[in-house]
Amino acid sequence: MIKITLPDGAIKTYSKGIKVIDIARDISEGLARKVLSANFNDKIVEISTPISENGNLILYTWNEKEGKNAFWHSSAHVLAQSIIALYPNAKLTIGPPVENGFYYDVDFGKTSISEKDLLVIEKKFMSFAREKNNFSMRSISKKEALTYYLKIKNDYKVELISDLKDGEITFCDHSDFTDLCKGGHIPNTGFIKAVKLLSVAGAYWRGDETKKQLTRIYGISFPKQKELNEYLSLIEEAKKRDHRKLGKELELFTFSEKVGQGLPLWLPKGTLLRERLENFLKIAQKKSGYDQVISPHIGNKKLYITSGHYEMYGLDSFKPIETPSNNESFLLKPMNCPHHCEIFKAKNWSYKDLPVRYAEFGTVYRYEQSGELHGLTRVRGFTQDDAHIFCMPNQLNSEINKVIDLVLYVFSSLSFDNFKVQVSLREKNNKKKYIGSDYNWKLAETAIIESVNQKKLNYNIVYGEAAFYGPKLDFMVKDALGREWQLGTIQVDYNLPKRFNLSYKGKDNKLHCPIMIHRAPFGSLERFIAILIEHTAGNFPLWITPNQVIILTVSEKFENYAKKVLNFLENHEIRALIDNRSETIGKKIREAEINKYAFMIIIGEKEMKNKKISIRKRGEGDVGSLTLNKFIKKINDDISKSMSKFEFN
RNA sequence: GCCGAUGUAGCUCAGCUGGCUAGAGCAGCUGAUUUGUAAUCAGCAGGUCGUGGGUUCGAGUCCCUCCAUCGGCUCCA
Repeated sequence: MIKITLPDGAIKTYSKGIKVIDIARDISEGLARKVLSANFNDKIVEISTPISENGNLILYTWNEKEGKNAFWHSSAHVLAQSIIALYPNAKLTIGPPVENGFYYDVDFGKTSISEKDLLVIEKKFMSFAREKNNFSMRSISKKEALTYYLKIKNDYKVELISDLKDGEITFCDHSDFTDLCKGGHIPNTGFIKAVKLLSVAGAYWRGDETKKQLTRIYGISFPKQKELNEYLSLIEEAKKRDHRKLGKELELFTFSEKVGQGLPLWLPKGTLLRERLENFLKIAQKKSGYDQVISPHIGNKKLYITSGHYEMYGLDSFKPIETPSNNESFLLKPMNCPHHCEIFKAKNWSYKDLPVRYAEFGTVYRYEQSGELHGLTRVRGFTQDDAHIFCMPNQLNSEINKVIDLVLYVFSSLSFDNFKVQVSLREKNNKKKYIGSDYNWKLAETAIIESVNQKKLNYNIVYGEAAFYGPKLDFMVKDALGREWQLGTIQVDYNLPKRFNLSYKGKDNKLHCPIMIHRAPFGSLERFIAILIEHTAGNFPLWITPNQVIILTVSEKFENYAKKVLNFLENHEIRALIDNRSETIGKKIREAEINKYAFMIIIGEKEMKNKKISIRKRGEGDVGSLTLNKFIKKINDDISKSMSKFEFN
């Protein structure tokens, strides 16, 4: 007999060799029907796996991430089966589950797969799924596994197997299809009731640009057709919040082929929104002891040679600007830090002066690969809400903590509640991509991790994401379609101050090199606003929206009263305008709703007589009439409610 | 940069297998209307069909080049 501990702490006794599915059935018939995958003693096991020792068992259904993973992992097998059935010469590589669905990377040789082909594959997929074939795992020796794939000439699998240990290799069979696989399947293919192959994309073998590009087929599958339909309509809804679409509709920004790709043009309303964000941060930064500085948009090439940026990125940047004489080279400013270093150098510093905090809304230009450009989230010219803090070692911890507070303040002010904190460190085995000593890197990493722990932030560590001069603390936020973007960033840097020979006079009357913190709560105004648009669907918080109030006249006769109302609002610093066109009130309301004005004030005969205004709130309709004074009070209340809930000092 | 898709008026789109002067709605302009909580009516104007080549008696439609955009990959100071 064996003892099985369930997640609720219950311990059950079973005969040795009992299958996971039978344990599930023992708990309840309903669970047995729903269970997709399981975890036994921290290892993913199949439903059909016999259990022969004591241990902890967790059962997963579609409701758990692990259940979905098993479902989608199994779907990838069926996709592979379908591909081989239709393209016998295709070579399979890998096919994992992802956050929303699964993919399979395939070498189709000279055949090119386009989206039209997906429908055919999809049909094949469903016909295989309906066969309800069981997934079954079997162990295989390394030699046999290699022989199998050498015979069908699949170098990719051979490469994968070569890296595996003999004795730990397993194959998974279902129907007449076999794949190298470490397990974690649903019981049979019949659980898959609906599939949608979403897209084809190129993907490099093992994520390496220098290796062969494979064809990646993305798909998603569900246990019910209805859930697929719901998923697809969710995607459609999310597309309505796309900042590129809303940016155009709400007249916030635009792009021009003539100006150049990745170079956003800010329209008046977008500029208003952006300026309010800038002012908001300027005020917070002033409170926190930052000084604003300004630096030019180009800098001498020597500056970037000193900083190390030239060596790291010089070849992938916009080409240098040459002077007509003197043969001088200038680069478009790709970041502000070297300039701020030189500003720091402009005078001598005592330890009593530190920390020094220089802030700048600095516009920078980076040559991003054309395929990487994406609306406002990835552009070639953008403005960072940058600042550099020069401090002493004993100030580092409190300075990082203060910056974390500032980032949290900014995020909470705009209701960015759902963010991930990422500690971005060096790639473990490719240190050539970075400058500076291991010792300093260690100090910088420790400082960041100490602070996130003090601030009790949940974080995960990602290797290979550090800047070349130091580790980062990044704040990641998702867009409408679930793609993750880095917004806020805090970076600890022991290297640039050295390269720039920065110093301050210490208590000991000796010169010391300061530590530098790079930080940007928004990251860039462009990306931040893009995400803000997607989160709010263009219904910006009242304190920041360009469209607070629109005054709609029932007919042109009421223009004078409307002007008085406008004047009153403007005197109370409410952003408003009048729509006095000879259109019906219905049409004016419709347009105001589409343009996402927070409040509509309707003015006609009644209002003029009663010295009141009728209020309509976006998305809520008519909310009754008020005197002007009461309206001002209400809107000001709403504005302060829309501002931060986070205490900041 | 790479793989795949897309590109028709300011916007959203129609234009079948190549065949008369390329259509619609919205927006714009002009006029009428003076309106009560999500589209008043009429008229007008607006397009070298992304660009440059090619095939053809004939190209928005087929082929190639380039450009831009979209979904991914790689990259991201």
